[in-house]
Amino acid sequence: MTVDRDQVLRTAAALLTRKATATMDEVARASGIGRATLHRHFAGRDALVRALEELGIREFEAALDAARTDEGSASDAVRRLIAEIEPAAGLLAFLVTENQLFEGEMNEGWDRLDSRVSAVFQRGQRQGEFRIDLSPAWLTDAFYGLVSSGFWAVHDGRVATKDFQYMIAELLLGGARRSVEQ
Amino acid sequence: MTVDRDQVLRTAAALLTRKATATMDEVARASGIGRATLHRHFAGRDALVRALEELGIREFEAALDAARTDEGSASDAVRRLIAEIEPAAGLLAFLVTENQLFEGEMNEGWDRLDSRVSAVFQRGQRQGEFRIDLSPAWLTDAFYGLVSSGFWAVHDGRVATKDFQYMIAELLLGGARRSVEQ
DNA sequence: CCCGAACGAGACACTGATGTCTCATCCGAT
DNA sequence: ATCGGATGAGACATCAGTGTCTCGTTCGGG
Repeated sequence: MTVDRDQVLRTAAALLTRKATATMDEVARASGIGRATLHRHFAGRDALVRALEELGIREFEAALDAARTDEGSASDAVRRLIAEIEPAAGLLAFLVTENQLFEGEMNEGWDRLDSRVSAVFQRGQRQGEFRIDLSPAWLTDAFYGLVSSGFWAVHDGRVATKDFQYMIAELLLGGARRSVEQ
Repeated sequence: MTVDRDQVLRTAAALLTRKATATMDEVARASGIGRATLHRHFAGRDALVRALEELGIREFEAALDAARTDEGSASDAVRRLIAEIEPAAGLLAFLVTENQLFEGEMNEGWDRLDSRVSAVFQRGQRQGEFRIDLSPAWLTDAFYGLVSSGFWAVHDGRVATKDFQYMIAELLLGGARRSVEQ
């Protein structure tokens, strides 16, 4: 009988990713619970979004762990990261835009994640694998942007699901890697 | 005494780009006009957003014209396009997220713009300048995503304004161009 | 200079979403 | 079987935003 809080969060994430303006009532109905119950678990809309943020951070952190970004070449690390992040791409896209709009008060967990992503690009630069004229901060932003774009491209049918990882990885790595022009 | 409708639109664009949930009252005050006057020019919030959309389409189209995307190498065409789009990057970022959220009912003008951007990438592929395993549709989406990411990166101080064009162009073209790995 | 159109300020009703509350019901543990 | 905690449904007040209106003022063209 007890509501599965995490399941509610995942349903809310799926809904809010597609429709950021969904009401609490819509979120509740999508999760198959009453609005009152939703309020019992999340004090309000802000609390829900904050919980969503924590879920996103948890999943992103898990993806970083699973991708073992310290091992092998930086390119392969980026490829593994893209693969691991794919299931959470929608949530990430939602949170990225959410964070862009509300200046200031953002969860500190993002800093840690930014650092870990940035570290991969730094490592690639240090080891001579990536070009050094594109800053790790920019490559990190670009990574978020491309994952979001990739999610929407797949969501709207402009890119096949099976191509998600390849398209992002090739574009990002093609731009980041040192290479000799043809 | 008469309100400069286009100036109001530009102010609204600047505000809504930073805070998408700004109220009509905030938009009016930002433009230095009364809320009633704002309503006299734009029937409602929807009308305002639609007018903003048309402004964005006009500016984007003007950027495409100014970039002369048919001339020279496709790479240079992309570079010129990025340079021309820079002043409207914020508005574009706003409209891109706006369009992603509201499925369906989107201004048909976007199709024409998408086609023109996509055509540049197609030309690059046809002329052997760009790799063919990344679809023009994806490169177009990635272009929007990178311009948006670039805008926010500059806006939040993670990338210097002067690097905006270079960072986007190098990443996008590095990923799109055919090249021999080091 | 004067008249009219456009404006700003504010009042007003209306709507949609929110947050809180009650109460009947249901399910699980004991 | 029973008891208690959790739930769903719905009522309710509240609030923010919207759209409309009026009225006094201001500016600019004739």
